[in-house]
Amino acid sequence: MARAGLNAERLARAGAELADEVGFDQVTVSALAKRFDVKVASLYSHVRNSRDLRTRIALLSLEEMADRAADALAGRSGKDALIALANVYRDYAREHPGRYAAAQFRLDPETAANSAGVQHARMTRALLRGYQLSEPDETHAVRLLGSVFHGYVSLELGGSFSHSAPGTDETWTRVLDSLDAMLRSWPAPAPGADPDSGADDRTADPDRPN
Amino acid sequence: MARAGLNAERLARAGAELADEVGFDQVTVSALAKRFDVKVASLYSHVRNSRDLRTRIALLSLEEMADRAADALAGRSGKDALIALANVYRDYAREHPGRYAAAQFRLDPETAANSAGVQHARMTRALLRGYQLSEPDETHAVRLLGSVFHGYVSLELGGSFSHSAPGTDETWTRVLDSLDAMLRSWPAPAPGADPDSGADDRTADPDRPN
DNA sequence: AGGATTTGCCTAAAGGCTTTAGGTGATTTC
DNA sequence: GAAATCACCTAAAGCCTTTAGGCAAATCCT
Repeated sequence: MARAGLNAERLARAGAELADEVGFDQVTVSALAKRFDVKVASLYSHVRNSRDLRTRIALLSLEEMADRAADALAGRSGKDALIALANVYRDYAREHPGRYAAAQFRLDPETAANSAGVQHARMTRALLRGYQLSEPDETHAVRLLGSVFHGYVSLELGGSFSHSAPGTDETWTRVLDSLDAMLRSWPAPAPGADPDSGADDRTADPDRPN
Repeated sequence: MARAGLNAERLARAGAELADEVGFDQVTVSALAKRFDVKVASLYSHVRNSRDLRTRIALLSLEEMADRAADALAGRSGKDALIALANVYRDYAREHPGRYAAAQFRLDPETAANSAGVQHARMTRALLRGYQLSEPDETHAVRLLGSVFHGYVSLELGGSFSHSAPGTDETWTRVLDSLDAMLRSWPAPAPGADPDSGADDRTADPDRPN
């Protein structure tokens, strides 16, 4: 019997393709085995279990997105950088909906800490340096950007914005305009807010999650 | 044999509880049957299939959230209303993570059109009336708010913001401040943007999705 | 080269979830 | 109270996951 030449890497890659075709939650060890024309049990030599497979697909997707993000940010700053980064996520999700869904897969903390997920946070922080926020405002802004990017992309992908005018491209442009304006004139904390709430962040670890 | 008194309504309710306990994607016809101490096949008299069950849980959750939203908006306007509505989603997600996940379940278009989902869009639009945007800007803003609410809540729920200072409550407050400021000074379209892209919205149907 | 080891894929089997078909007794209806 | 309906059950088939154990191909050693 000729061997199929499987390994965890190839399985993850094929799993990612499968996810884009049938949806991440339809990615199954069985389906993947069929795709390689191999018996199901064979995959279990390369992948611990179904969750392990999904995790690898998630990590792969996070890395791909991080690579794209790094490319997009290179040589750009300010609003240009904001738009470029935002489009990385939106375009990735539209080109690879299954992978994008995979990237949302809840990893256990240790795996997450070693994933490309931390790069994403770092790059968002780098982008924000162009807006000259100081801590803890930069952290707030990282979270805001993450929320808008993820929220917009997943709602758009889920079809929540379809069948209604105006087109989503226009909204996207306007949303990014607004974000840029917001960041340029980042509001002071509302009067009455506790100025010392949260930890002192001036010596914060730049590698920490968003 | 005594009867358990099942019906679709009770199953959906119990399914929602189960979702909050074990996660929406662990909600299974089997698990639900165990919970009622009844054989699995019995549930199929009340619910068409697994997807039908999930759909009912999703609809239930959307309704519960819509009810809370309506209560929260009553008698409020402007920033107060914005904060109240935003907190409805965040609080609901924290109290009922499984239901919140259920509310994200992709419904088929017809079901979605008859769900409480349209109320959510309508309420957001109502809230925005306080900011005096005109179409198509109001639609852009509906989408922006949806994105931020959903994005923030799901990232926070997914743990993306944990293990890092400052606390998420503070970020949330600052994000809402920013949104309010943004809406009050909604920027004009960027120069060069096509002023006529998208349909003419001045006569748009107020019931349309976001 | 040729034997030993490792590696890659297979068969077999058990357990779980989904879904359909058909049965039986409890409940409702007239 | 008999008929019809309803609520739950048993049985069974299909698909997915996961583990155990086997055989042959590839690789490693002398």
